[in-house]
Amino acid sequence: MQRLLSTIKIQVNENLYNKDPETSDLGKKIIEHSIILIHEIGVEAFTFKKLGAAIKSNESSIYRYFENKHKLLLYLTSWYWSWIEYQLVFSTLNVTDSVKKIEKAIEILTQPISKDSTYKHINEVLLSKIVINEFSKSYLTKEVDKENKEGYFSVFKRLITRLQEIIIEIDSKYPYPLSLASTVIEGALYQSFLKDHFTSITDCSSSKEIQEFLTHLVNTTLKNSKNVR
Amino acid sequence: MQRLLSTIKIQVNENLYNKDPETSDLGKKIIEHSIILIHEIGVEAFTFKKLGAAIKSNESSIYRYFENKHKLLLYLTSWYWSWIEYQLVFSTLNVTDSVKKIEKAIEILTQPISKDSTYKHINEVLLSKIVINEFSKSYLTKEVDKENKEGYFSVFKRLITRLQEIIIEIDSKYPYPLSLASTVIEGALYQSFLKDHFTSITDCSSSKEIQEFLTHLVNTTLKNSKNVR
Amino acid sequence: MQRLLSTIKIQVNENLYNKDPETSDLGKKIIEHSIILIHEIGVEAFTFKKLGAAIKSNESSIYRYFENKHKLLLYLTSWYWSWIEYQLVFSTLNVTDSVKKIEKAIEILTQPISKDSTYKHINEVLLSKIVINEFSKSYLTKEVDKENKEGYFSVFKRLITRLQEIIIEIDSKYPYPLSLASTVIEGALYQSFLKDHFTSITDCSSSKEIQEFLTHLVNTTLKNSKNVR
Amino acid sequence: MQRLLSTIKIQVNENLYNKDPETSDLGKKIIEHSIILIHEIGVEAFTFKKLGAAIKSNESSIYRYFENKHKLLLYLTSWYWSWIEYQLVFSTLNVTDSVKKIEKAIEILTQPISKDSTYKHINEVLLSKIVINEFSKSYLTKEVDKENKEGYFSVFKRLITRLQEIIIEIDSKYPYPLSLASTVIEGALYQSFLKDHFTSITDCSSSKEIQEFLTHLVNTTLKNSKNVR
DNA sequence: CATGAATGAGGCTTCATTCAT
DNA sequence: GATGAATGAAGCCTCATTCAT
Repeated sequence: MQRLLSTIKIQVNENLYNKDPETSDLGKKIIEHSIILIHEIGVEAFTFKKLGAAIKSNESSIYRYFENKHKLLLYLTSWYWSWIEYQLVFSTLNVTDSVKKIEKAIEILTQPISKDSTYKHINEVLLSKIVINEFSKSYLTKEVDKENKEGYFSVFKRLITRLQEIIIEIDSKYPYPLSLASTVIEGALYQSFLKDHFTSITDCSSSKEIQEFLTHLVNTTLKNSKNVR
Repeated sequence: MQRLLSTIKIQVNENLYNKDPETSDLGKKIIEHSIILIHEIGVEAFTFKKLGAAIKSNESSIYRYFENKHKLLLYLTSWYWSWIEYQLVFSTLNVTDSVKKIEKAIEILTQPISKDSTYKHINEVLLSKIVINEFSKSYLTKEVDKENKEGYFSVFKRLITRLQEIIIEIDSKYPYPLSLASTVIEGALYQSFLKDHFTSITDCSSSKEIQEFLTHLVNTTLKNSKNVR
Repeated sequence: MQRLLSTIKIQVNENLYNKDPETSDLGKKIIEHSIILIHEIGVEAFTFKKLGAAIKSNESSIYRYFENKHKLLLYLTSWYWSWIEYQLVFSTLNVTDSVKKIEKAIEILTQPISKDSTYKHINEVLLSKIVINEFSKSYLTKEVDKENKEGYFSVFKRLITRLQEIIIEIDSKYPYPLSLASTVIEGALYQSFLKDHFTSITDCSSSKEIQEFLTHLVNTTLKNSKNVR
Repeated sequence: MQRLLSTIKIQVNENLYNKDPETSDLGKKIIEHSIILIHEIGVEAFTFKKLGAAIKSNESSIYRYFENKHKLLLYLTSWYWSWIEYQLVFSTLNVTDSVKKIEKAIEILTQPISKDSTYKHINEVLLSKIVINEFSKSYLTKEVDKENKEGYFSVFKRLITRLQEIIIEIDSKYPYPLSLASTVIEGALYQSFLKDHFTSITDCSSSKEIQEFLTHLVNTTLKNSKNVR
């Protein structure tokens, strides 16, 4: 397990930053306060100038770490998905029942996460909210194909692949394991947003219900996939 | 039917515009070219100045119709969802089998739409691509609650409600008809985006497959919902 | 003559500006004060911000007229050469002796010019100094070939062609009429600069002497070109 | 000759640098790559940051050698003129005929120079192109008089003086030996630029023709100067 | 009603430079 | 002596918007 854990340590594509923010105090401060500030005002209103003010440093210092705010957002979300992946792998390690595994996975994807004391400067709670509100903006761009080629989304894609693997374990005949996996992850974010802002088009008023909705969705779909097609 | 059709005529919340673009040539030109331009360069890069240049008119003229580009985007997406709703209602009018109905609905939501000659200045094909790429940005904002209260998203929410109604017809016991409905609509957009940009995390390489994936998902979920919970 | 004069009216390549500065008061103010300011602080230190301050207007207003300061400099120098061309054509109109013509031309190119009251907002005296100090920077760039193709230097090149024509009239056998013409114009600027800043490498301490030096150079060269080659 | 050679050894005003770049490997690397980089992107775009990246060193290291990029440019051009002066003195050493001398001088000023293996880190070919494109920018500044007093241009001025001396040898009555000398040097640079970028205003399409044009110019001017004035 | 002109504010970015090691 | 980190200032430019006609 030692080996496994080390291989899934939080890692972010190194082209996302100019200088690794983990390697200095200023870098960590940038991460810490960018999370707070983006959560507070949203990516659109977020600027390096405001961040500079928040950390009492000049905006130009931030450019030493990140090329622009888009790259910073990609860094934050990559970090988040990597961290989620870690949780997922760790908590399904000794689970042999694949159904249990997927249920555990959905739990991790939907249940309120709690501060991980390992990363002092990262508030995972706020970060998860940023992911809900801003992640899709990070790929709904004209540059998505180029950035995808650069590997900026590889952590996220690997996470979906992990879900897919569990789905296949449950039902190797199910024809859409990847699409189901991506639907579950996107659904977790989407229903969470609806719960907070569009209550009239979701049945979920708590994260628990989101978990149950998605669990039910996956279980019924997989249990009976053979009967339908 | 006359009555029904008229009630679902393409209508957009009138607070979304200052002056109804349908009432003048300039207004129609604004709509026509905003669709072309947003499709071409994306909402981020889209500005009234560029739109003004495209329609060979001064940017200030556009302000007479729309307060800002966000409102314009909301107008366009509202129009789109209203138009989709029209398609949906019209094509399920005489269908009595609820399963057939939901399948028809999913078909409309996923299959490539074709130019509707009724609306000369609106290119529905481009507009559907804009919805895929930009719709989520229209609500993932800090103003979402305020704008929701203003009714800017009511068309979209009504569409989900219509889906929900069909779902309930199929299985009145299913506990998440709204969440399933919203998942289907969001899933249609999301899988379509993945098909074009992230092929490694979807099984769908054509709109047909998206349709099949979602149909399968809904059918299995509803057919066996009783057995699971 | 009427026709001729109208054909040589001060004209500047219209791709050099976004909006013709001659068509508005603000435009004229921009021209007027850019001349004063560039003369005062040099192009390097000159910015639209400073110009904006000088005309008590926002720098963004200036962008309506000129894309950037480089284009503005090109506009000013083009205007200058066009104006010089006008002087040259006008003052050699009825001169039949070609030698007299070239001498007149050199006089115009070297003698202190005086304010032309036709153009109220343009200080030709300052402008001529700008040309001496900054003109070469306008073409010693990496973009020179592209900009040359765009016709940004056509006025200047036409002026040299006019000189060349006179040179050919004097000595149709002289093998380097274009190079001599360009040498005379560049020499007029260069010696004028040396006279003010590098007195140890010029014999000219007045514009009169520059005129004499160049007149002598051209006359000896052309009178005896046959004997040398 | 030993003495003469040593007096004209490549020497650059020592106020142009903080630390003599010839005294260290890093210094030589700075010179080497600044030539390559300025040639490639031009002085305007050239920065110490980019140079730092090119030599894989921090920009702050460069400040140890040069105060700013302007001083570095002055260093490079001074070096070049000193090197040219060396060529000139060396190749006219035993020439007694003054006309031959001036012709030799013009040859050196116009003919493509070739790599001098004595200075491993200096690419004289690129440097000569830099001189053509950037030298005039080094003195067309607001600080020219101050810098001239500091002796930053003394090498260049001495070179012109050397030309002047030959001119006087040919025709001691010629009234503008300095101006002719400066015209020849500036003309060599200018016609070379025109040959590459403004072919329509020069008769020279090769360096050979530039040499011939200038030789012809000087010869006719001096041979017949008495007849004209 | 439509438009052209003007503008203030602010975003993004880079530069040149200094400080600390 | 060489380097890496940090920074303040400023440049350039565009946006969104208002005003006057």
